[in-house]
Order: sequence, then C-alpha cells, then structure tokens
Amino acid sequence: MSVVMLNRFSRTVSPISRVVHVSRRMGYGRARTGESRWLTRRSMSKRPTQADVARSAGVSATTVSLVLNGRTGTRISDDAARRVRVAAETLGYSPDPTALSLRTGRTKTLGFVSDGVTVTRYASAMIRGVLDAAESKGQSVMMAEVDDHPDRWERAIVDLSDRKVDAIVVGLMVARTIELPPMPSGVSTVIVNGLSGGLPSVLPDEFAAGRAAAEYVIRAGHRRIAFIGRSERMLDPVVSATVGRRYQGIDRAMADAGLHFTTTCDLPEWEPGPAREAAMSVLGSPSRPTAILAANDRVAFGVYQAAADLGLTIAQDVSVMSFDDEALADYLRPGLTTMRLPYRDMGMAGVREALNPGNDLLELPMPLVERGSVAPPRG
Amino acid sequence: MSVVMLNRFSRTVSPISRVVHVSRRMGYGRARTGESRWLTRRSMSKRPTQADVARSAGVSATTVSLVLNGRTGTRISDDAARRVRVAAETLGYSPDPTALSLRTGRTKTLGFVSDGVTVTRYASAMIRGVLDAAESKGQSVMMAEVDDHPDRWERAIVDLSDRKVDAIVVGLMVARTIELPPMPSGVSTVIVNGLSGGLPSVLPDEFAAGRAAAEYVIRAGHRRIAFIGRSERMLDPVVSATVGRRYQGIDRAMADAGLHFTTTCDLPEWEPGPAREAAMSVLGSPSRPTAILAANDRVAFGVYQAAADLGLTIAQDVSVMSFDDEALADYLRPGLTTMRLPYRDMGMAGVREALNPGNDLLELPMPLVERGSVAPPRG
DNA sequence: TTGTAAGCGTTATCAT
DNA sequence: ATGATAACGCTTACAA
Repeated sequence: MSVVMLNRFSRTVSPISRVVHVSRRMGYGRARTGESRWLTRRSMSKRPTQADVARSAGVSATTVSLVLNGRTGTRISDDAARRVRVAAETLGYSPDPTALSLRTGRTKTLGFVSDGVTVTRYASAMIRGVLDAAESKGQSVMMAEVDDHPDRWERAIVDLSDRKVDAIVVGLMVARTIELPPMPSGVSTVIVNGLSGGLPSVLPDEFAAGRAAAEYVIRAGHRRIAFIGRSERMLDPVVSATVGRRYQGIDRAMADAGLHFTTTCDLPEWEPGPAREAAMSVLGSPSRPTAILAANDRVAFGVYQAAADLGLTIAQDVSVMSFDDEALADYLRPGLTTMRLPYRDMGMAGVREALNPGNDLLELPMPLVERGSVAPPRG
Repeated sequence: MSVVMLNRFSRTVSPISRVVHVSRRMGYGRARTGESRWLTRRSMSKRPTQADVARSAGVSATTVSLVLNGRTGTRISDDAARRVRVAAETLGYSPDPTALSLRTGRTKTLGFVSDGVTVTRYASAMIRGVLDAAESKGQSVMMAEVDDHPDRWERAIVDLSDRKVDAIVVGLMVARTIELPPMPSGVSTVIVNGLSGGLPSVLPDEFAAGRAAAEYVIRAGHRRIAFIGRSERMLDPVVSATVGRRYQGIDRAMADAGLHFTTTCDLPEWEPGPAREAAMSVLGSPSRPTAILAANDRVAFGVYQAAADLGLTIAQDVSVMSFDDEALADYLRPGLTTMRLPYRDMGMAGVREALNPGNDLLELPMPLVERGSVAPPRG
C-alpha cells in the first residue's frame, strides 16, 4: 500500500534543502531538524495501469479487473489470481478514479452544499461529521457553499450532478424550511438541519430537548421560572423549522409540572444585547424568578451580563438553562448548562442517509451538557 | 452580524405537493405556499453528448470540440460554428467532466486538506475563502480533513492526487510549522497559515500586526502597558510559526516609543482561565497599568473577567487590545478591539497561489478591528 | 475547412 | 478459465 503511494512522488525530500529554503524566509524561526518521516522513491515513471499489471502477470486486462474486484465466480484460476495480485502489489497499482468514473458513472464522491455552515462557528462541526462519515464509507467529499441565492443553489447542485457525485447532502446552518431546485434524478439527496419539500431530512430533536431542558430546571427544584426569547418571529418555518418544536417541548414539561412561566419575553433577535435588556427587567423585578430558560446561548450570555450588572451570581442567585452549546457556553463562568445541537452527528447521519436511503425524517437527540449554571434555588 | 444572517433568510416558499409532504411529518409547521421558483428540465432523456451535438449540427465531433473550446484558428467556417453553437444550446449540452478528466488529466478541481479548520470556529472562514476563490476560478473543491496523524495526511494527499486534482491547498487551523509528506509531483501545492519545508506559504503578517497593535495603544496615550500571554512555549515553530513575529512587532513598537512593559506574563495556555488569574494580579497591584495587551481574544476575555471581578470598567479604567478577532470579540461589552486574523483572505490567497504559483511567501495584512476596548488613559 | 481514428484506463459482453 | 473487443465521452494528431 505504501509502495503504491510512494512511487508516485518524485520530489526528493532533503531535510537540508528545506532548512536552507526556510531560512531564506527572513524572520521565521527554523524548525528543529531531524529525521524525515517520509520515504521517497525517485521513480519518474508513469502511474502503472491495469494493462501494466496484466502484462506483468502474463494475463489479460480482463482478468486483472476481475481479480482485483473480487468478481471471482470460480472463473479465475487460483494461480492467475495470485500472479495478478503479486504484480499489482509490486507495481504499486491502484485503479484510476477518473477512468473508473467514466466507465461506471459513479465517483465515490459525495457532494456537500451548504448555505454557510462554514462561516458559522457553531455549525461548522457539521462539516466534520460529513467528512468523517464519508471517509468511513470510502467516499471523498466535494464541497460547495452558496449564499442562499436561488441560482447559486442551482449552479452548485448542477455542478455536483455534472460531476456525477454519488449522493448529495445539503446542510443548513440554521434549521429552517427552504426551497431547493429540483434535485437531479438518480442522485440520492438529504437535507441536514432543514426541511425542504419531500427531501429526506435530518433534524435535531428539539421537542425532546425543550422538554428535557425544562424538566431539568424543574427537577432542580425551581418553580419560579422565566423564559427569555420566546420569539413569535421564529415560528415561521422559513425562519426556523424547529423552534416551534422547542417551545412545544418546553410547554409540555411546564404543563406536566403544573407550572407557568413567571415571565415570557419575546426578543427581536436572539442576541446578547436585547437579551441583556430583557434580563435586566426580569431580574430587577421584586418577583424575580429563581431560574431562567434562555432561548439560546447568546441569549443566556445576555442574562449573565445582566446578572453581573445587578450583582447577582449565576447558579447561586439565578439558574440559567440554555440551548445550542456553542463555544461561548464553555467560556462563561460558571459554564453554561445547555442542550447541544448535534451538528456533527447530523452531518454524519446525513451522509449515512444519503448513501443508504430509508428514513424520511431522522430526529437526532440533543444531549444535555451540564456545566454548572443550574443549581437548586436558595432557601 | 446576526442581522446579516437573518436577512438572508427572506425567501419565498413551497409548492403545494411539497406542503402535503411536509405536513405528514408530524409536528413541523407548514411553510406558506407560493410560486415555485424552479423550472423543471423537461428532458427525462440521457444527457446529450458531444456526438449528439455533432449529429444535430451536421458536423463531426471534432468540429464540435473545436468550436466549443474556442480553438478556432480560422479553421472552422462561421457557418459550421454557428450551427454547432445552436445545436449545443438547444440540446442543453455541457461537456462531461469525467470524460474530460480522463482525456486531459485535469479536473477543474482543487484539493483542500486541513488539520481541522472545520472544527475550529475562528478558522472556518478559511474554507469560505477557499471556496469563494475556487468558484471564481471555475474550480470545484474536494475537501479532506486529517487529525494530524502522518498517515492521514499521506492518505488524504494520495487520494487527492489519485483523483487528479489540479492543485492542493493545505490549511492549518493554527499557524505552525509542520512536516508534510512529499507532495505529488506536478501538482502545485500551497500551505495556508503554516510553514512546511519548501512549500509556498500564505501567512498572516504578524510582525506588522504586533507593531500596529502596540502603536495603537501607545498612540491612545498609554505609557503604563502590561502584556499578558507572552508565552515562551509558543516560540517553538512547531507550536506556532508566527507568534515570534507578533512579539517582535510588539517589541519594535515599544522600543520605538522608548517604553517597557510594566509587566509581562507568560501563560501556560492562551485561555480565559489562566489569563483571568494573571490579570487579577496585574490589575490588583497598586502600580496597575492603564492598558493591557492580550496575546489573543481568549486571553482578553480573561482580562475582562478579572476587571469585572475587581470592579474595573474596560476602556474607562483599563484598555484592552488583542489579537485574532474571533466571534467572542464581538460579544463582549465593550466590544474588543483586536487585530483580525485574515482567515478568509488567506484561504483565497492560497487558492490563487496554488492555481497561479509565483510567490514563495505571502504575508497578508491583519486589519485592526476597532470596537471600543481601548480609550485614552484617565487623568 | 473538416473528418477519421487513436487513445485516456476502466468494465462488461461476448467468444473461445 | 480466459481473452478480444467494444463502449464510456472527450481531445488531438493526422488525413483528406
């Protein structure tokens, strides 16, 4: 295997020449020198083809193909098979993917198109999930990103299908309902973190998460709970495909416990600024709640800021429970307890579903990440 | 920022058939109905080939190829050319990329391999840069991610070269010096945000940034300045390729102004926790500085926390200047003034250099992002 | 000015 | 049990 790889490289690696080279770039320190980890072979020869293997094994190309693809229905003699394998090994043969694609129409490549997962810190884990799952299935990933203009979606998808990707995964940075161009027939497509027409979807299980979050706070002993960030605007499926479910889950838990929120604030945006203002008034009131459910981590951050302004200590004076688990949640002190959006899992599931269709809708659990912002109420 | 995100979501909606489908998925709201924006491509038939165009235009495949590739050295008659173009247009012909690759050995695809840019919030913009630059050059991007194990690098790179990518961009999430396997010959390769042997590099201009940062604080009128996070550990090129330059730039500015830091703290990690402790002692001392230079934004966050603990107000009581500009910088109040790591630019430059080699080292400017954490000293 | 034919490296269909 | 041979869809000598 490593033979296969090595004889394709012609650049000889001399540690010395590297250091010289680097040191020319004024100002950058030189790395410690040492053994090169990489072996190189000097061969300038062309990449060996199936025909080369055939020649070397004294058989026809057909036989090589048959043997190497394991299509051996007692057809090939053990002897021939062995010779082929030896020849392939010593020549360092590996089949040419482009020729394979032309012939078979498949590419062992899947397309991932997103509307900006990349640029969204908390969503970029989705890509990692896609990449990991793809690798485990022996697939490469061709990536495209669109800025949500219809024709960019279309261009990206057409390009992908032109390149004959085996499947397409569409990833959204924020769960919402979108309209996509018609997918190329014959290419299995899945939408991750979103809903679009009849496409199979992978979504976070927000109902369960909402319920679990509220239950967690209730079980901690809280009865006076406020909800900051119940925004009507978010209920539009085009704005969010899942927030409604989140609310429903929360409501269910509250109802089951026979509770009502002491206060519910709508916020124009789920951002620290507005959240802080809202929290100031909620926490400043004489009938201050002992716990706050924040619509997401940025809202929770606003609550932290308000608490700080008011001289209140999170957890001790007021508990905060949140949703999303973005990086921020881990920076805060105390750490923010929150329901994690399983971006990586969703990416992985998307790939699995695209490669192996079956489910119309997959709802992935949102783990509760306990960090310390929720404690039993005082007194 | 979030406004930007939200504006992008203003979209219209779903055709009826889709709504029916969606409504079957219990619990998810239905989108408003409206006009479908997509035209369906009528042909259920096979994709037209060059031969089809030739037949339809009454010429040979050669002529089609020549015309469509603009290889018209007075060779083709205007008439034939016109007929070909019309035929291609009406048939909706576009060349098959896989056939093209097999024939030409090129793929209009470039490989992007990284050690985890994806999963690193602040670095993921690099991908966006790569994607955008690639698109503008008519290239698709095949992406791979490795967890920094030598053989994963090798596997990824071999896979990419097997697939005959036209160029390779290696992207590092944190600027450092690494050893890469020998690159496949004939494939132009660039390393972004890192240094590796003789490979062309794209790096942030940390010297200029360090200098600009310190000068900015000095120009604001500060004389008593502390530096938190001057970590020796980071000077190892394997740990960081650029931090040394950052320090040098800072030192230059301080020297030029005839100043010395009142305090300099080494930190084991550039994280809020340790930074907060260090800042507590720096800010708690009677000879408290009026400004703090933080090694990066997370360190700065630690400084904010310490200031809050001590009842000090950022900007008013102590100015903070930082590096990196991760999302956090924008969440803080007051916003953190910081030198932005130009991940997106680096990604774009990496692609340009890979496709169009020339420079051995490109140092990209780090813009100063003014947000309000630096003010003139009081009194 | 244009067409024929030979590949590119595979796999699949036949003969043998 | 194996080998010719014909695609796959394109580009490019080389002919005409």
